[in-house]
This record gives sequence, structure tokens and C-alpha cells, in this order.
Amino acid sequence: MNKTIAAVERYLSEVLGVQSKARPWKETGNLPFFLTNYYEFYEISLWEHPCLLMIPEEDVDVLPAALKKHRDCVQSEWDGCCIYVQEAISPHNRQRLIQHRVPFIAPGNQMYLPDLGIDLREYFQQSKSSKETLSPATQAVVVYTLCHATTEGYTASTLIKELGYSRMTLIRAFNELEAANIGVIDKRGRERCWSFTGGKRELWNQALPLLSSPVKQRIWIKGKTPKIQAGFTALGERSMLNPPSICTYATSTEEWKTWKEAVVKTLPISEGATAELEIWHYDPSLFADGDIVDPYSLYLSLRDTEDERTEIALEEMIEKIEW
DNA sequence: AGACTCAAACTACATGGATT
DNA sequence: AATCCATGTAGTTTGAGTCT
Repeated sequence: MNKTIAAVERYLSEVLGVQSKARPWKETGNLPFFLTNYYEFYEISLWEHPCLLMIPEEDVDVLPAALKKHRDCVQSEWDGCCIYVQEAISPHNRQRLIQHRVPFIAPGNQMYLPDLGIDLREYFQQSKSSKETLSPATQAVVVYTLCHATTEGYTASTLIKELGYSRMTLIRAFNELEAANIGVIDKRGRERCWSFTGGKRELWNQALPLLSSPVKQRIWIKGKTPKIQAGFTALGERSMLNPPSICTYATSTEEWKTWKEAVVKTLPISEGATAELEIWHYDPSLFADGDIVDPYSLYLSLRDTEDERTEIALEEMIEKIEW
């Protein structure tokens, strides 16, 4: 974790001109074990303000609801500003942390310290040299890999057949993965070959901050419905959560084009609708498990939902996966 | 070694849809 | 209307493998 601390110190000195060293925090002994196990704590002083940095052991994207509880718990043992630190925070989590006024530092990218009057969102915007989300096609490659047995040895040629994208799009996808440091690309003969040498769980954790919801549009429809279940209907199948009375389905943009005129009517409200339809950025049938969308895309499609029971159901679903 | 071949990768531009 | 984004297409370059 020294690497993250060094990055934070460098970032603070670069952006704020603060030359301050972080030192490990000797905690009071009152913190529950899972917190001391899950996070590392460092003290640092910012313009005479004592601050406590909490850094998750693994570089995972903690869900804001859980994080808020953890932070409140730590805050009761610390008399000063308690700051969450993570190298790569997904855009939607970043937004929600700001909404909840949770101070955080994403070294190299952004910091939000409302108690000290610092909100460096603009700096972040200027410096977004690397893109903050993967393109839909690149995300499709990641989800495809997560849905298959191996994480190694994918060439553009095999993915063209499996995903139906053009060669150029797959080449761009490989470039994005390379730029984001997700897996490695080596040459097999002349052809580039993408591999992720860690397990699928690591791939998921590493890619998660860069993944976004596959849902482009949600609409109410009346008439024939597609086959693949998505949204809360799918989550009901994959967790203990009760499904809604009106089913949700997913479709690709291409399929929707052919349905739009002939088969179904769209409605402005749920009243009288036979289904809710999600139009996706990529084809949900590529990864569907029977009639239900894959759990990874499902997680991404619902993680913006501000509802604790949904968050818990999503977490449970991911925990249940046999990586 | 040099020439040839073929497919992958890249550059630059086009397109269609979404967003402002 | 103007701009952006994701993707596709045409044309060019590159380079590994093969033949002479």
C-alpha cells in the first residue's frame, strides 16, 4: 500500500503544494476487526489540519452505501477529517461520494475535501488524458471474457466471430485495454493476442471502475416482448429480491430497429404496458445465460439505483459467482 | 538474400445516432 | 445546427512466412 501513499503525497505536493508525510495511524483499538482488516489507515497533516487517510487493502470499487457506514464508524474514533483514498474511482461512485459529502482523494485524478474547501473536479476534467470509461465494444470484450472459461489468448479474429464487430473495432478495443493496463497484449505471429493472467475476479475488480451501464434507453412497450430478461426481473431471478409485476427485457440497438415499426408500441408511462424494455449498447444475447442477462452487465445496469436493498442484492449476486 | 504474398494493423475519413 | 461518439470502410503500410 506504500505505493498508494506515495502517489497521494506526490499528488498533494503537485496540486496543492503541500509537502506532508503520511505516517501509519496507531488506531485506538475500538474499531471492529473487519475495518482494520479491510483498510489501512494513515495520518497526514494538511495545513495544520490532522487528516486520516483510509485506503482499502485491495483496489476494489467499494459501493458508496457500505463506504459511508465504514467511514462513519472510523470517524467516531478520529477527531479530524477522514478521507477515503482510491486510485481509480468509477465516475458514478465519484458522483455519489460528492453527493454524500464524503471526502476522497483519487491520486493523479481528483480530490474532494469539502471541509478544507477543496474541490478539484475541474482539475480532473482538464487532465483526463486517459479515458475514464471503456467503449461499449471494449466492455463487450471484457464481459465476454468474464462469461467464458479462460481469460487468456483472445485474438481479434476470434472475437470478430464471437462478437460480430469489425476488425478495426476489435483493434481499438485492444488498444483501450492496453492503455488501461488491463491484461497484456502479446504477438502471436503478426496477430495481437490479449490475455488477462489473473483470475476472472481480478479482471472484474480491475475493470469495474472503467465499466458503465449497458443500458442506452429504457422504455415502456405494449405488444410482443423479446426473450431476454433484464433489470429487476433478472435480478429477481438471480437473488432473493422480489421481481416487479411488469417484466423487464433487454434488446440490442439493431434488434430494436427492426421491432420498432412493426411489432410493438411504445408508451409514455407504465400504465397499460406489457413490459419494460432496455435498449443496450451491445447485444445482450451475446452473453445471456439462457433467458437471463449475464450477471456482470446486470450489475452494471442497476448499480446506479439508489436503493440499499438493490445494492445488497447486487453484491450478493456477485459474491455467488463461482469465479 | 531478395522477391513475393497475404493478412493484420494502422491512418484518415464517412456515417448515423445521440447530445447540446 | 453544431458537435461528439462509436463504429465502419477504404486505402496504405507493415511484417511474418514462403518461394525462388
